Amino acid sequence: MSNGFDDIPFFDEEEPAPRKPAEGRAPASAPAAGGLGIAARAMAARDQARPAPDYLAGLNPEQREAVETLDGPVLVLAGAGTGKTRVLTTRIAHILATGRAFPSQILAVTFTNKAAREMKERIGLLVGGAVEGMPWLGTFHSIGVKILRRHAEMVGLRSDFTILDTDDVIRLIKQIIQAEGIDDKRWPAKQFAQMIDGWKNKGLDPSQIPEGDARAFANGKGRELYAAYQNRLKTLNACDFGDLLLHPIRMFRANPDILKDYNDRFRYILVDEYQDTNTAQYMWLRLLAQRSPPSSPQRGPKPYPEEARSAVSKDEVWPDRAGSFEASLRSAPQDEAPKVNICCVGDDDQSIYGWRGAEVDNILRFEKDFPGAKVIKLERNYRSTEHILGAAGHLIAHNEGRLGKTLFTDRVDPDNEKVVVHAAWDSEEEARAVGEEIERLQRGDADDKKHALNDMAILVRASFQMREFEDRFVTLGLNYRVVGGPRFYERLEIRDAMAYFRLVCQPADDLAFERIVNTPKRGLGDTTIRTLHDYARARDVPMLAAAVDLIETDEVKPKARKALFDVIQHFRRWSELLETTPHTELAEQILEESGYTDMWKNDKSAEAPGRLENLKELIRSMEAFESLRGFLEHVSLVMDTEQNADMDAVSIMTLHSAKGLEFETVFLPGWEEGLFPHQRALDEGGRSGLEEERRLAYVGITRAKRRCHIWFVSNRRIHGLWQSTMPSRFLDELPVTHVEVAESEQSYGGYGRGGYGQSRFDKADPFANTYSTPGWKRAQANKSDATRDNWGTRSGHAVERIGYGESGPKAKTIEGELVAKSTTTEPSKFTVGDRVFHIKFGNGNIASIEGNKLTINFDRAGEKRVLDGFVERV
DNA sequence: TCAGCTAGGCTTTTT
DNA sequence: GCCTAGCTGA
Repeated sequence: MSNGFDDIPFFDEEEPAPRKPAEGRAPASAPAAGGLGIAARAMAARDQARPAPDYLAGLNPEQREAVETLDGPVLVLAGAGTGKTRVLTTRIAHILATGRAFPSQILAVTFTNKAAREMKERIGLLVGGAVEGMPWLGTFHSIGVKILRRHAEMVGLRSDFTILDTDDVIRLIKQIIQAEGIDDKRWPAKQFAQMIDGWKNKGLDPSQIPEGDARAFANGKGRELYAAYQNRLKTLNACDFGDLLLHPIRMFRANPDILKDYNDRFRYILVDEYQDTNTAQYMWLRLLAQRSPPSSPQRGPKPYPEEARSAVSKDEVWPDRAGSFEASLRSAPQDEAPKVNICCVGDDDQSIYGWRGAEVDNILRFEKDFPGAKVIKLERNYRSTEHILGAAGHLIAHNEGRLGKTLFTDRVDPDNEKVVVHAAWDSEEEARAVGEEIERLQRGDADDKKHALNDMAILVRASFQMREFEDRFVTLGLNYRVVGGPRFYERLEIRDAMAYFRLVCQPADDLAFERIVNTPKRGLGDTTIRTLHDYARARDVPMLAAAVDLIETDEVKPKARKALFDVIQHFRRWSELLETTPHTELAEQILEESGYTDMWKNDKSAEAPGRLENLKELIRSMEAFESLRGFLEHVSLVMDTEQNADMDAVSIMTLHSAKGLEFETVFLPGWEEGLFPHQRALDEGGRSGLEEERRLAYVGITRAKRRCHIWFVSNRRIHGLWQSTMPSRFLDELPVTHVEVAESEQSYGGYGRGGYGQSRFDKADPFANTYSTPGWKRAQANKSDATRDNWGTRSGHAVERIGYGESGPKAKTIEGELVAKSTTTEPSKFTVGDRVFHIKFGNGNIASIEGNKLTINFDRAGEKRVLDGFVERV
């Protein structure tokens, strides 16, 4: 496995930075012989002045340029499926192979842990063990923590600070709101948490937030509350996610010498998904990308002027755009001008996180920010067929604010299928039809090829859409996997257990203390907690410390005092064991001795065994870590868990979580006005909201390699009410040449009209074969009297309602049909409590019955809803 | 202290 | 329509 890279000396954290290795020479001695790794051969090849190292072979000219342009800023605009990750990883390999930097001198940032993991793996394939020497490859947040742990004291924290997740943050804010005597009903903590998040995404301290924002919450108390929150975090020795970026930014600004260390260290910076960066991330990157000329150290980055810090707009908050950074570039003599070797990769057409603070502007403005930047477009697509690219390209061309790329492929696909648009009566039929299509592909009826379920995905706009598919697949016995969704670490029992661990490691963690002090029940009710809380707040000490004090007094009742005493004793002992006992053992011990596992063992509810199982899983997953602390850090930053990829299953996920993935066949249900584009995106985002929705549609289509099926329904139940819906305007934006409408090869007139009015999909005609039912026609009639303005939002009544809760002849008949479709009115042949067998889930007991739908607690599979036809009594 | 009820919310989501 | 948080009465 020796390939030359394994020998690269790592840049040790504690050692001074090594000099830049001599130009063109690898930092390691080239392997004498037998180095069969790609990189080793590449280096050998280079030494013999052969044209190009192997790892560069197979790149197209643009990709190759993106890999080889190592000096100066580079922006790679990489369209969907154009080999973006390949460019990033090969570029890193190239930097290492040419000896430009040590692995530890490369900063490579991604957004998600998944992306970081993938990058690491792929670099590993190219370069072998050297990837292990890349401590600065990770997410913005994980690198942020790493920096912050080293310099925590500079921002008033200790290096063992806790990272709070969203849930903790909300509880904390709630306490603060209540402490200020503000009505937490009228001013929900959740909302304020989102506001703070928004400010932090923009890089704003309490002093910097716009006056309007500050006034908007709690009768003008927004600013005070934000400041109070930050204070509280400091006392708790804690950080929220935003702080992981903001604290380093603050610290760098206040300490140019520390910043300079990092500037000198990072010879190459690579950023993935640049279109998703928010302002704070942008500031962070710009700071790290600064270069001070080595010859004149006094010209290094200057501390930020005070007035700039209180400014609000990005330009002002970011003084070095016009200040030291660019000035230093310009002022240095040309030949010794320090180049910023930053390479950002992204796709403006795939920017779909504007709603959480991402600034597409960052990518659109790259050339201005980094003068002399080289912009490379990757437009050759290796993923999809011509029809899919054609459809996606035509759709996205409706957006105005874009840099403009057109994807192409020159591969000829023998079964080049058009994108297919299907109509269904309602969401249930949609799920049924998608299920049928999946089974058809699986069996091989469609093209004599049996398709794996792993190659298929259903991508929805909103997660409530998933349910219908799950229900359907359960009854079909079709394997599926929900990607995203509720996560392991968010489960109640896991959070409780984690709270115990956190408190052992960090006794100042009041949120953890409050969470578990009375779990399991110890008779420490509200009164005791309040006393503790007041005492702690008054003296500014952690609650655990307050408890230690208070058990000496008679402020708490004898019973509670005893209970508290026991809790304190436990934690004292566990803390002592922290250094001596293996962490998995200790963790188990904590859960046992605290009575937490017993609590679930004694719990007779259906989910208790599952929870115990999860706790075991938690302990098992700790084995991979060195210490309890290491594990806690991992959990707070890496909230995802690996799904078992062994099973052949259809993936169901949101369009957002599908970004970066690809599937042979993609199903895109729910293309209806109001759902997709989502009404709220239109209401709150206006034109840019619509464009973001369109990019989302573009992301969806471009996930498909060969087959893309789009669906829309005429009736959908939203918030429990049946609503008649109109086909999405995006359907009209698909080009006729690349799209066909299911069940109807012949014309569907009305295409090519200007403006936005009646959709070509409004006509019953194209679906005459299947949809000539009275119900379908009535739905068409219903739709036609809704009018829309230019935005497609309806004027007058927001949505026409049919069915439940409404009266009128139209509604009634339609309701009748829907009811007839979904459930039989005949009484079920089963009764609650019956023991039944299901071919896929095995044995279970019927928990409840609604019409022909049974809710069954399966012994193995847990609770599922199935149709009665699929089970039999045992 | 807990079951049981009611009111409110309900797009996307990483870290 | 359905889930969850929070309140209330036993």
